[in-house]
This record gives sequence, structure tokens and C-alpha cells, in this order.
Amino acid sequence: MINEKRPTDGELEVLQILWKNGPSTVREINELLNSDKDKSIGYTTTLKIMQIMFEKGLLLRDDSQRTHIYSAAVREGKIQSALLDRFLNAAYKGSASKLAMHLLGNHETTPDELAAIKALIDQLEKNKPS
Amino acid sequence: MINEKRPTDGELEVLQILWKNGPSTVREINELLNSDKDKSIGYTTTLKIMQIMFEKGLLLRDDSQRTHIYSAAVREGKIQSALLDRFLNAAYKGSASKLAMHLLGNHETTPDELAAIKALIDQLEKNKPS
DNA sequence: ATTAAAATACGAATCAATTCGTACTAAGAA
DNA sequence: TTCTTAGTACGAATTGATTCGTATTTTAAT
Repeated sequence: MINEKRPTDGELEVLQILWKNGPSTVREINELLNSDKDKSIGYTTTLKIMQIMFEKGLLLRDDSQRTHIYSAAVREGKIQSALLDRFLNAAYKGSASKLAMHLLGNHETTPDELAAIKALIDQLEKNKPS
Repeated sequence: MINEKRPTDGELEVLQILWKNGPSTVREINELLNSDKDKSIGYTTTLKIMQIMFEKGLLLRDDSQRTHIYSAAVREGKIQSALLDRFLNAAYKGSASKLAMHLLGNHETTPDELAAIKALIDQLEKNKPS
């Protein structure tokens, strides 16, 4: 049974909010989605998306009250890794180092973050000597 | 003039082949697409996709002969960076270091690649002292 | 008890990407 | 020349995601 749980971009936005804020109602999610930028998403649109996500197993739902409470059914890091894996293959044909080069080259990264990455590399080099 | 040139996954597959092999005919692309795995894509499907890509400005076309020759109109690194930027925001909310951690942690990377990345980090640290 | 507000469920419209059938055209083989 | 093959163009079906209108239900306020 292969875990086929790849959220679409729209679904990912819902997940991001749930990961950040914890269990929420449809209305809360909808308001946060609309507070961002100039977007305007109808309430029933958000509702439908979350219902579908529930059916797909991406969300959990507490429907013991009239107002249902949704929460993420998938771990943030797990989804991110799955999406990254896919992206790496689609856009970089699997070349992690090339992706890393673009990533570090094109984006602002704090000294702390750079140090942490370097530490991880040291770790990897230690654990896997050629 | 915002460069709105984001290929879909299917379009990206065509671009990957063109970036690797250089200018090609629709039939060549179609055969390579089908040689991969178990996929089976009709010739006219590939043709249509490439025609649309041409209209979008993703491909160039030499139609001086009966059999048209297509080539990539966009640079590989440029598209990759654009896609990466989008992916970083959608999946990691802009946290490049978190992405880097997953990338290095989850994927095989050769010692050479690790060394290259570390060198780049040293470079960045040098150019931008806190 | 009535009404108004807020929620869910559901079906359908829309939109973009993908897929492919069919018509048409050009080139080369017989 | 005629026929077959390989190509392009084009329109339409399909699919999946998104969007939203409307019906129904529940709750609480008057």
C-alpha cells in the first residue's frame, strides 16, 4: 500500500495553516486564507476542499459538535520530504547538489542556518567515509 | 514584464529532454518519453503539448522543413531557480535551511558534492560576515 | 414558537492540462 | 502518376482541481 498522499498547492495552504495553528474550523481556515494578499476564496470553496482532503486522508475531523474541527492527518516533515523528493526528480533529475547550489546561491540564509547546514555535512562526511 | 514561464510537470519532461539532447523532432521526444518506464503517450499528445509550449514561448521551432525541429527557449538553470523559488515558498514557507536539511538528510550525495556545497557555504560566509 | 444566523452536504459550472481522433498535407516509393 | 507513410493542425473528450450556488440542518436569540 503505497502512501499516495500528495497534496495539491491549494491543499498545502490549508495544511500549512493547520500545522502552524493546530486544529481549526473551516471558518478559521477560510479567514486566514483570505487574509493573505488579495485572494478571495468563498467559504464553501474552503469547506469543499477540506472535505475532499478529509476523504483523501489528509485531514482528520472531529464532528462531534455541529461545527467540525479539522486537523492535519499528516506530518509536516513527511509531506515536505515527499514533495521535495518529487520536485528534485522533476526539476533537477535527482541532482541534489545542483538544487543545493541554487538554493544557497539564490536565497538569503542566516549565518546560523549556514553553520547548521555545514555541521550536517560534516556529520554526513563522518558517517560515510568513501 | 514579469516572466511568467512556469512549465507544468509534463512540459518539464519535454524540456529536460531538449536540455539534454538539444534540438529535436516531436517524434524523437515522443519516443524518449515512452521509453521511460511504463508510460505510453500518443504521438499527437506530445505534438499538442509541444505546440502549446511553443505558443507559450517555452520552445523555439524551426519549421523551414516539413518536419519541425524544436528547441528549448528557456535556460535550464533559470527555470530550475524559478521553480525552486516557488516550491520553497509553497512547501517550506521560505525556509531554505529546512529544505536543505531534508535534502541532505534524505538523499544520497557523493563526497564530492558535499565538498562542493561546503565550499559554497564557506564562500557565502566569507562574503557576508555577520 | 418563530426567526435569523451559521454550519454542512451536494451537485454542478468552470478552468487548465492532458489526451487523442480525424482531417489534411507533403514527400517519397512503386 | 498513384499510393502509402509520416508529418502538422485542429477540435473535442477527459480528468482533476477549484469554485460556488443552493438546499438542508442546527443552534440560539427574540
